Amino acid sequence: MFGIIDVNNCYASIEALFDPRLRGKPLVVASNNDGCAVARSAEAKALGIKMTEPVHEIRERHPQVIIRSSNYELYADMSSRVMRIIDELVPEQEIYSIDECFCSLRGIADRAALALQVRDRIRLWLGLPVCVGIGSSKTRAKLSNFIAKKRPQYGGVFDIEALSPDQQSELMEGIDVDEVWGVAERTRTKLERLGITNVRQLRDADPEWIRLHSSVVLQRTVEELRGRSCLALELVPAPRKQIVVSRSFGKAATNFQSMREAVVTYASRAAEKLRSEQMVARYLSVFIHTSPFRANDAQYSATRTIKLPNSTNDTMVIAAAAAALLESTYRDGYRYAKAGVMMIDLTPQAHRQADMFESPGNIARRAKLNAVMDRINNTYGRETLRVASSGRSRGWAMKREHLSPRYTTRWSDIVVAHAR
DNA sequence: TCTGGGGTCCTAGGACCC
DNA sequence: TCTGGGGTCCTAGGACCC
Repeated sequence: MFGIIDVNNCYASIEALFDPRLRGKPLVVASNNDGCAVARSAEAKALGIKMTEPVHEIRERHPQVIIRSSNYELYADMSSRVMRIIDELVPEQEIYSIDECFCSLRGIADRAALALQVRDRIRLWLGLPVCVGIGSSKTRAKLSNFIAKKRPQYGGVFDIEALSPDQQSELMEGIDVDEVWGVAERTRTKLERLGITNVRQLRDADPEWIRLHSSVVLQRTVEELRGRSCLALELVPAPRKQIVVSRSFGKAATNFQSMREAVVTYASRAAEKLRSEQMVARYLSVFIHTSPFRANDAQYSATRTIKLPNSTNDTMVIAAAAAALLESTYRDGYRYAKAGVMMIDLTPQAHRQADMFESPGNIARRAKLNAVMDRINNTYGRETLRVASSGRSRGWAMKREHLSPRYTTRWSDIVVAHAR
């Protein structure tokens, strides 16, 4: 038996938690670059504002909506507090994303009571609203969570297994198929052609037939909807397979110099991430592209990958390789919107294969240099020390014009309460 | 002016091996 | 006259999640 616990309108709820003026107002949290909506308060949802809707369109249509830039430092800190509270109450926990976790409810006599306890404690200790869904598979738990959110009369907790088979069928019949975990736009369209539009129809479809017309992934979803659990709780996070650092630019980049600054900056960040996870990478990819939304602009996109001479997490090596890759990728005369760096084929640093042509002394010195850089940047802030080719102009840097303070992670931003 | 970032898994087809 | 079969690995593209 599984539970899924998630924070309602997570980023919007956190923003409103620290700034009470936002409560009860339509609030949208924007993606990086203040580009599109990634979270909405209940009031913003009621206005019909959709996920990933462009911020400039929201402003035009609903001038009263309050916009906040996303503040991941704040959200990540609040997330870890939520996860800690849950961990103390449930037997086993799988952190699934920044705002949700699965847990095992096997052997719990009164599941609903435990779920309510989790909900109440997070509300009381942190001031954040959560919903809990319960089901015999992860997919059914997710469906319960959807009901818990949609129907406030259940008090934020719903357990589909507490219903009779007939009640379950009736409930599922009233839910669109694309509310199922793993079914999005494309699959919904495909299923529609097969005559499947609600959850009950998907559950009752023949899994083999589904595999023939779609994929084993959807077949598994059908099995899960039927209550045969195919996706286990993952208590140990699987080792990561790749690291990506990419950003859209605040304004279009139109020359090689800007692009190189951006790519070197992202490559440095990727190397830092590798080191923080004690991993090394064998392959490096660089990609750049223009904006597909600017129909009148000439379009260009390209990716280049190289195998590094040795698996590495050395900033200087990775930055230089990324800059070299960019040279073979870059074409003049385009308005570039985005660039990114991917580290691929990751292995633990401890297993790194030595190269007979490398000087051991040199390797040790470089490791020391990178470690010093990490220590300085951890103490004095990101990019205090960085490679020179990452540049100073930063015309491409992302926009965050409505950023809230880092209330819980910076001394200077801490909230002060005044007695009256 | 303005449309996110980071990740996973699956599938199909080609290259290559024995 | 007659030109294999089974396996792996890699890549690109698609779909999905939050």
